[in-house]
Amino acid sequence: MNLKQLSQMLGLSQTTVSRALNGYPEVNHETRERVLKAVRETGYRPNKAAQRLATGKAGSIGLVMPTSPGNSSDVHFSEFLTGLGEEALRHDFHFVLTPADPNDEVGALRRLAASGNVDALFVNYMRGHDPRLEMLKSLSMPFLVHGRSIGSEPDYPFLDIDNEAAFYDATKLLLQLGHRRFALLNGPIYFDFAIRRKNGMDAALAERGLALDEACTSHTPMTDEQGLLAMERILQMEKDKRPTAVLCSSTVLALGAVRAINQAKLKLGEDISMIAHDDVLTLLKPENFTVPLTTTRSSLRAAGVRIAERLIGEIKHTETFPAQELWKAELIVRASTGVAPAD
Amino acid sequence: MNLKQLSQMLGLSQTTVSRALNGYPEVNHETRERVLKAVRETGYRPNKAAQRLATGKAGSIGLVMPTSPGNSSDVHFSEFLTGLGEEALRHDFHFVLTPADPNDEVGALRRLAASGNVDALFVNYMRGHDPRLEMLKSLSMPFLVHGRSIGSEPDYPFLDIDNEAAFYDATKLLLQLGHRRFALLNGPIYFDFAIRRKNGMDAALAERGLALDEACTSHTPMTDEQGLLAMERILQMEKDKRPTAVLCSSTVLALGAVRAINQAKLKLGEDISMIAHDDVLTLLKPENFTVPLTTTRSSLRAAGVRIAERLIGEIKHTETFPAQELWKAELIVRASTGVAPAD
DNA sequence: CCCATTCCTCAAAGCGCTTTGGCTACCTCT
DNA sequence: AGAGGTAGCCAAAGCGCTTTGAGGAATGGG
Repeated sequence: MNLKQLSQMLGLSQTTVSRALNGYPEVNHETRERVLKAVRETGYRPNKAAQRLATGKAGSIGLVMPTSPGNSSDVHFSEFLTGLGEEALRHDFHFVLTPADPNDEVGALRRLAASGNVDALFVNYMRGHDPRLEMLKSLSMPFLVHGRSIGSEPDYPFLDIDNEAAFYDATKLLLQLGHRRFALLNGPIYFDFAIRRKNGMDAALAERGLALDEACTSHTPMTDEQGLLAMERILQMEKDKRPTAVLCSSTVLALGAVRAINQAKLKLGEDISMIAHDDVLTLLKPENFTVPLTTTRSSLRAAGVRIAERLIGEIKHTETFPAQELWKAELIVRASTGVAPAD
Repeated sequence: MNLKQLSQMLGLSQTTVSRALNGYPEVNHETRERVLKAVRETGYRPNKAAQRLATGKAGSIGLVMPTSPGNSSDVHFSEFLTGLGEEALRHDFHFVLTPADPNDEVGALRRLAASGNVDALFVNYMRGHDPRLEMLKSLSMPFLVHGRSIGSEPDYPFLDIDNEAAFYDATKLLLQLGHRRFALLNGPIYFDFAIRRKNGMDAALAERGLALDEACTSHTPMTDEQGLLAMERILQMEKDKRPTAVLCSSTVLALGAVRAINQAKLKLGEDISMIAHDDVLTLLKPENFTVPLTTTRSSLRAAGVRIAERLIGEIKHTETFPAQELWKAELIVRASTGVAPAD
């Protein structure tokens, strides 16, 4: 069933039917009703490809899914995706997911844009000096960045959380509790968020004349396995050199780290304090840890919702949003942080 | 830059350029080279919408992403998606993701199919008597099911693992180790895999004249939180009534369950044995548990790869595959299973 | 009563691609 | 030399929709 058949059935022209369907004002109310009724009865659905060809609008937003045989699926990514989906659902939008080798994200992005399959692009997993920014700016297509790219002019639309502030505040709290030796389990250092979190931590330490020991810093993919390994390594240090406070860039890393701490027969919140960044993963709630985790919290899913909202609004030209948003993370204190142990 | 411009530039007809691009034989080798060179230089990319309109092929496969404000993002889903993506990447395919309220998956599927945006459909999270099957069969579009639907005629193409056998074997092992009181932490009972796993377990128990106690069975979403709660509840039973062997439908459930066991000061693999089904989640490796977990293993990601392979092959009409595949899960014994404790 | 106005409807021109069905050379064979 | 092939190219007809520009039928004003 296509427009032509439908309009013949109704004894109307394609124009009128099309207008009736798309809410144009110059259609008689009665006629419109008749059309809508026929649509319901026949189950007619406009062909999207034709619609897109005619309008240039695709009704979908494109994103690149970083994937390759060696690459891990990421809980953080899917949490975020859920948020995007939630909002897209309300507007009858969908996503076009292009899987791409992480080494060819620029190319994947370009292909996606050129394919005519999408109206807007979205990127995340930003890196310092991210080459995708130039490419996006050169494209005449709306886009939105989740995160930022340190080292690049911040003249692009983004949504990010204030990573510096989050880790600055967390470090400050631990300093106030008397901690002087710190460790950081961070994500890969080429990611912007990892850089900023470290910066925030460094800044707070520097205020007290302290600095992060290289041996107590790890930059790894954010899996529990890496958390376990990194923490085990750190715990092998002599007791009086060993950090008493640990910051984790993800509750997933914390999961492994806590296991290492348990295995070393240390008590979380007493012998060693920990603050992790909580993306509010459905899978992993910091309050469910045996010793509930103190966290800096900011929902990835909420970010997804907001990003979809902005992108869709832009495509439909219905709303204008602030180009750049910086969300504050909340510092939520639970039992994993305590006063520094006496030496 | 479109076909018309490109062909004018080359002094050729659109037909010839199109044919040159799509590998038709009736184009002079020299001419084809000339065209390809021009394409490289101009960066021409055919408009997908037009291509689709003309051919009816979209170069993408559709899937419904179950999502709603209350619904959790699922690690299992994203692990699977990674596999799909991995394979799709090799064929320059992409996915169209339609987020859908779980209560309206049939509708979402229909819309997706009718949208003309996809060449093939894929569904998972199968339920008993799944209503989507009828809908899929009525559509004249290739589709593939991950899982099966108990209660429906198995006359549709699927890829599934042998859930009955997996849990039958696991139960059998525990019986051989002397266990007589069992618990099951399962996924929601409306899911086909959950039904089958329970059936497999029931069958093994029945052979010994045993039956699963209702009080020791839980059907919940597969999160660590639910695992924790369910296990806590079970551990409150009197010691001589309490199960000594637990089967979990996911390592994620096991994660919570193990925490409950630890909190109860019980020793995994001694006081209580556990076997979990392992989807080979990157996040959660059973060998990394403090007490490594005995598992029935089958990679979700591998399933994703295979499904993409079949679907794409079908769209391209290049290969034919067996319509139905049933994979065996491996039973891998680690430290979480031990001889039943003396009463 | 005629012209302007408003309301509704329509025919037709794209959108950028693929594909059908020719058409022209140029060979090859008998 | 003429019939029959074949290689290489092209014009034009769609694919199903939106949108432009125009026209017919009511309505109202002078």
